Amino acid sequence: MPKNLQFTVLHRDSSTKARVGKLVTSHGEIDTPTFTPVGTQATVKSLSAQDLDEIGVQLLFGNTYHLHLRPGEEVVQNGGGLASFMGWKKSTITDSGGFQVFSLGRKSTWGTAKEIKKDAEDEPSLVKISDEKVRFRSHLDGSFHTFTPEKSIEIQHALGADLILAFDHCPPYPSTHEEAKRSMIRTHKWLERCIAYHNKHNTKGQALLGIVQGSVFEDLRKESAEFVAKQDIDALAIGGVAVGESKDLMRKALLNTMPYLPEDKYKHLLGIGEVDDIFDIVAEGIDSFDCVIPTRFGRYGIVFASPPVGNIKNKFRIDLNRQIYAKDYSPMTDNCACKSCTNYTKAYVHHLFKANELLAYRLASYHNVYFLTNLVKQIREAILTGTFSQLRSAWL
RNA sequence: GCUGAGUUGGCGGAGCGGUCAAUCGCACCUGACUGUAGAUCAGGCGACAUUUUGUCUGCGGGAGUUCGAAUCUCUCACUCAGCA
Repeated sequence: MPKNLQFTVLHRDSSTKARVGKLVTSHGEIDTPTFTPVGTQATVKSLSAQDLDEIGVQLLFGNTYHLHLRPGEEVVQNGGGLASFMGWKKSTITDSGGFQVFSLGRKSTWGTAKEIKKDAEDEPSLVKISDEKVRFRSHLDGSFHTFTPEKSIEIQHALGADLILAFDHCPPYPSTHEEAKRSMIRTHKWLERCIAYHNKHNTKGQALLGIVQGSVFEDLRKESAEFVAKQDIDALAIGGVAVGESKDLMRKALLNTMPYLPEDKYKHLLGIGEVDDIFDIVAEGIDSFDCVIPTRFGRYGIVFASPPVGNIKNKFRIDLNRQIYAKDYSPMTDNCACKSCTNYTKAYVHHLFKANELLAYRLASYHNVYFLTNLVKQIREAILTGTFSQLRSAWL
């Protein structure tokens, strides 16, 4: 029974579970499905809040872990809360810090899943997790800190985002069934504590989202979904995907989760943002999703483009660093209406990347965020006009 | 013209008798990246051969010394600096 936010499904696709809806927060309306760029440190890297507004972004994602360490939630709170602090007038959502427990706990946060697991075994995690709390060291200065579910919610209350996430334990991939089950049960217990604390101290009308875990295991996904579904929370989030497993396993995990969640509630999928994945998750009824990809790729010189471009493996993006773009005076993406594409050429942005000019990151990130925002807008329109499946097959 | 310094792979620049196909940057090519310790990371980068590996050609040109030279000697060419 939603209390702190209003979510209405306006239209459902006839052939998939895709749907168009409207989420209303105290900061305005959000058309769903929606893509929410990640602004970890109260900034979507290289872009201003005005850029994002201009692009049409309606929801921004911030991070409890980072903002707690720097500048501290008090600074953000005294600045009027996360949105106001960063000059953003629309809605915000904050991550709980739970994901960092997973991602900061090991030497390698990239590489193959096997390599990451090996590193984790070679060097015991600097993060110590117990059922009660998580003790970790700051990546900034090595100082010790402790998070509990209550602490995470307390910080998120101070940050003041419209939507906040329960403190969860995201197991690495691969994990054994036993490990995944343990982290799932821990996540469930933490959720109950988050709810208890939130209901007692929620003075700003923030909405709490519970998170489903369970790794890639069918029975655990179902169990977790059913557990989270019956909680007294405003909306739901699905976690533990896109952590190194194959796309196929990611899709299966989603398929093993969605049927057990209340149909009418708002559902956010954590950490997804590649073009093919977006079509797949929207088709399963996901209402919003966040991803660092547009801005990370933007800094690496990789820009999204409509097929046919790139190679078979990466047909939705090109690498502007490549020499072949040095004299290519066409826009990054044909027919893209974003400011980067209507004003600049590949050759120019290629040059900026080669020269390590700051504008490069900005132009590419702007385009990438626009590209996904616009893609999701097209998807919404297609769902409304009953052409979602056609749009999907046209892209994939 | 004299004196001195120098000429190394696309560029810069190490090496100064064997362990050198030659450190390292840059450039170039590949790959990775999905709730951001990421303007990042990993690999390749003389030619040929199927990889481990092997063969060949190589450190301005030529000639020597030596078991062995990018490294020493002579010579030629060119570049730079100072003096005329």
